[in-house]
Amino acid sequence: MTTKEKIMDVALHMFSERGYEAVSIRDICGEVGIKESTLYYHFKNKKDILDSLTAKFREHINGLLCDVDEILDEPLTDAEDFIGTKMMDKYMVESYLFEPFCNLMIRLMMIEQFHNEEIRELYEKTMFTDPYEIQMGIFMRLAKLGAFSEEDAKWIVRDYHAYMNMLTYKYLLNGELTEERKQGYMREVHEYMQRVMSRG
Amino acid sequence: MTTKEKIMDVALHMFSERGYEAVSIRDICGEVGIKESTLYYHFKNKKDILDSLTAKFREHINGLLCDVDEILDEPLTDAEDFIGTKMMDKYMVESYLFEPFCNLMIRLMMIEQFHNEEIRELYEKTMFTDPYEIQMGIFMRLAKLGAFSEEDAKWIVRDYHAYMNMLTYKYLLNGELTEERKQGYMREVHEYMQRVMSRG
DNA sequence: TACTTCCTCTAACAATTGTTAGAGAGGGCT
DNA sequence: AGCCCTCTCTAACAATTGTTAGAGGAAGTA
Repeated sequence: MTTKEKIMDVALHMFSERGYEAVSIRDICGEVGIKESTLYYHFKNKKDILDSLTAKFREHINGLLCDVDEILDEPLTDAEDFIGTKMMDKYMVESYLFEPFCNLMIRLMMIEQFHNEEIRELYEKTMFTDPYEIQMGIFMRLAKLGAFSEEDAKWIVRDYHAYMNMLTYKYLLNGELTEERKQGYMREVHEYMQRVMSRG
Repeated sequence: MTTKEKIMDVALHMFSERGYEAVSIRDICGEVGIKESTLYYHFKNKKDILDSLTAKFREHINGLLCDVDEILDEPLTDAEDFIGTKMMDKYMVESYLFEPFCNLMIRLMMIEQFHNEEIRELYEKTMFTDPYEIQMGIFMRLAKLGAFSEEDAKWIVRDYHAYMNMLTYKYLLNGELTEERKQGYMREVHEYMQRVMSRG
């Protein structure tokens, strides 16, 4: 890992735990093992570190969105398998909510959304707007398979989306990122999904 | 309004918008129109201001909880009127979420939950644990009136709770506290409630 | 009048913050 | 050898932070 990468790594860990303002340049440098002026060789600002992190996150997200779009374009198949395995588990959980870098970025955004307009927008997009749109796409597919009417689907998506937010808050917010928590999260998601499918 | 009250008022407005750390003693004093040393006559610390605010909030909340408990002990009556009017509108909305002081305190807690353990607990209690318990009480009453089974009620409460959290986030988080927003919030709550009642 | 209590002021304090100028060390190129 | 580029260091800077000592004025009481 280069010095620059090390700085970003340490900064992300600290920012996501204490918040951007509460972490000083000296905190970061102390942990990395460099002097402050060295940091300023790699980044022009304190804010530049944060910007580099959000830029990296944006790239990661864009990659994920492309993958998801491809999957949603695949021909229709058995409903439950489609939702349960491919979409939620692989992408939403493995590659996003519980993927180490994204996980820390989400925590960071949760904190900084109140202090930083740009981050508020990014958080809104990546945690609300985008997932909602994807979930809408999924449930419309399910409606086409005859699980429920398209009109019902719209309400079901809203309920589902609200419930996922609650779970995300519950499992992501505080505490370490353990395999246990991930399993607990996935179990609750599946449980909810089953209830939805038997409701329509 | 005494100087002490003025300090708390200004501090709450500033804290709830920018966060505790981002507001300096000088910011508060400048707005109130006093010198820093005067503030330290009324409060021993910067943190003492925050503590006084949370103490005041705790008292307010305790009063509300007593009122709600009394209502939940009243004999059963027509379901829809009970829920729609008395409980949600009067207490949850008028005396809590959209009551000026509580509204700012909630915003403050939303921000500070990440920087302050005590506030995290208070936020968890007043926005999740307590409301969930109250909502459970309400839906159990509705179940007794025959709207749905007690087993179904447990799931319905979870869905309802998740949905309310989403609405609260949507309507409380950013922007001013206008009558319009309040009406919008109440409309969505009623809309959801009607859906629930026609679902069981 | 003299004394006390309540409240506010002036003026500073030490600590921490983000940031910078400038020097030096090491490696590769001519 | 001499030169340049990349990276790191020492050592400071100005600004802002929370906080305090001590003086002064106004009001009420003796």
